[in-house]
Amino acid sequence: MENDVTRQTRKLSQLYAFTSIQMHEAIARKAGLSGTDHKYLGFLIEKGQMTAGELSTLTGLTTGAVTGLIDRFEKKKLVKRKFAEDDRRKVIIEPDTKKIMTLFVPLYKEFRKKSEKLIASFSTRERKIIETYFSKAIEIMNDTTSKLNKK
Amino acid sequence: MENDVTRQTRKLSQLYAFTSIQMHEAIARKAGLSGTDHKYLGFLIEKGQMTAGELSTLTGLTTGAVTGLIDRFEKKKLVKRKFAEDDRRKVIIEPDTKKIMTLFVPLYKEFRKKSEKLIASFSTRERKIIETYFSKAIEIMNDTTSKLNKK
DNA sequence: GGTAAATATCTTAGTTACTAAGATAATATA
DNA sequence: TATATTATCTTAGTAACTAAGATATTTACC
Repeated sequence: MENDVTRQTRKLSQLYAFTSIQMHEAIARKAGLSGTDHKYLGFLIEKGQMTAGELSTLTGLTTGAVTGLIDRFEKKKLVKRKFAEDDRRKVIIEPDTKKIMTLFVPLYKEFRKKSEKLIASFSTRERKIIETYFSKAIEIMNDTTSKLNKK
Repeated sequence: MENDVTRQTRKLSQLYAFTSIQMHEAIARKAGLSGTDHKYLGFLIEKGQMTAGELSTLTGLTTGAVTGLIDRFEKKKLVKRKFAEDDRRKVIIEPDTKKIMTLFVPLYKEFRKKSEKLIASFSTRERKIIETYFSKAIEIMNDTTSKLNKK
């Protein structure tokens, strides 16, 4: 059975995830994108560039939906399409990192500064504890997700 | 300037939020709901019951969208509509907690067990550190969100 | 080398959930 | 009582999705 202390931590971690979504959606809206588009643009920034097919696999969207996604980004000049040299069927999506940064950095700036300050307020040992919790919780969630998607 | 250690913690907390969304969407899909519907159903469970208008304010959806939302829940027999005694214009949405639990508990069961075990693996002092991080991070995010929505 | 199969992306038709604006019904106010 | 306000619903139009099929390129086989 779950005791009160465990429950409190669990509830707080739930609220953390939820609050994070709300913030990301607010940032996206402010940048003229939907929450999902913001999320997927993050993938591109993270990876640098990828093909339309890779983005489809990564996002779980159909290839048709990915075509639309890239169209929206391209119209805003946030990415460029180019054919792969080695296989001209493939479409490489190249994010304009500079342009994207210019769009988002002002919106994230204050948040990032405060976050860094918060993290810095913990000792190395304390940060280690927080990181351990995050790592293990992520593992559990990924496990749950992949089991659900399989069955 | 951000150092590597800070960066690592920040990245991990980002990944945590992202992974959490993925899991919630997987659970929702499995229950035959969309990710957003799952989220909003959570509001209802949390609060017990509320009027359509309150749900509209809480979710930020238009009243028309809320009508559709309730229709979808009602069709699945997850909630019931009834008029408020004191003001018959108001529609009270009453969640069938039992039915909703029956739907979601099996999907969450293993995750919850593992989460509780993880939380229990930390000492009271360690849990306190994790909770402090969460609380303060939530505050920062809420601050950012409300500022963005205001401007 | 030429033909068939496979692959990567795009297009089209149909669906779902949203918004904006206005309709309906109940309540509050003058 | 008549009018204004409020709470929800309805309607018309839009955006982003899926499924299925079209198009273009590459790979495999004889």
